Amino acid sequence: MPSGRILDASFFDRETVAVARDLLGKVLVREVDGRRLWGRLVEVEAYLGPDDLASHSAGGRRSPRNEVMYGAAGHAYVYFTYGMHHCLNVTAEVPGTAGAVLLRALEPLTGVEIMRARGDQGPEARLLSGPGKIGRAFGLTLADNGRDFTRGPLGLSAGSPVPDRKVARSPRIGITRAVDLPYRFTVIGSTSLSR
DNA sequence: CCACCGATTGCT
DNA sequence: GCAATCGGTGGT
Repeated sequence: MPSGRILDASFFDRETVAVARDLLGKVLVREVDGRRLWGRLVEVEAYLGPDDLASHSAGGRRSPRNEVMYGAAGHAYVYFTYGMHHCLNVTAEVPGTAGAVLLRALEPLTGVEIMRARGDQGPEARLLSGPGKIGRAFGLTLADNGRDFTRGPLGLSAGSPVPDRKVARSPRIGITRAVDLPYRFTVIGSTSLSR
């Protein structure tokens, strides 16, 4: 059983890349139908503001879809893509400054049967091995967009810290612009990484 | 209004 | 390698 209190706003109210690094090892908590879904973060990517051409807020773009990126830190930015996937981010930085961390992969901890009920019958370690798969297994929808991670049905708890020697930093994947920026963080050796 | 495309996934 | 599937985005 993972332990640790739910992280408070001060954890997220920092530079996005630092928040991304420190999110590794944290536990994503999801309450659905009164049941708990837990997963340990093993892969994340930072998406910054105007100068990050791969970000939804590149060039200072602002729209109903990405509005949450400009709001308070520690909130959910959920977007719908490829006509079928809901991807989950955690916002960072102070209000007015865009920044978000894409949650790309987790190791399932609790609620595996419920995750499987969404249709994926693959190996347990692969149930949350990609941003689209997290959305499906956790039942995320646009109704979750804007949710506060410090209270309510979505949260992040302390889990266990991941030492630097177990963290790899590399370019982000699945993007076509700014492909060289090293904003992807993974837990070395995890069998639940994406792709 | 229209056409193109994507922070993906799973199958050939 | 490529189809699935549809809202966002930018140009006409």
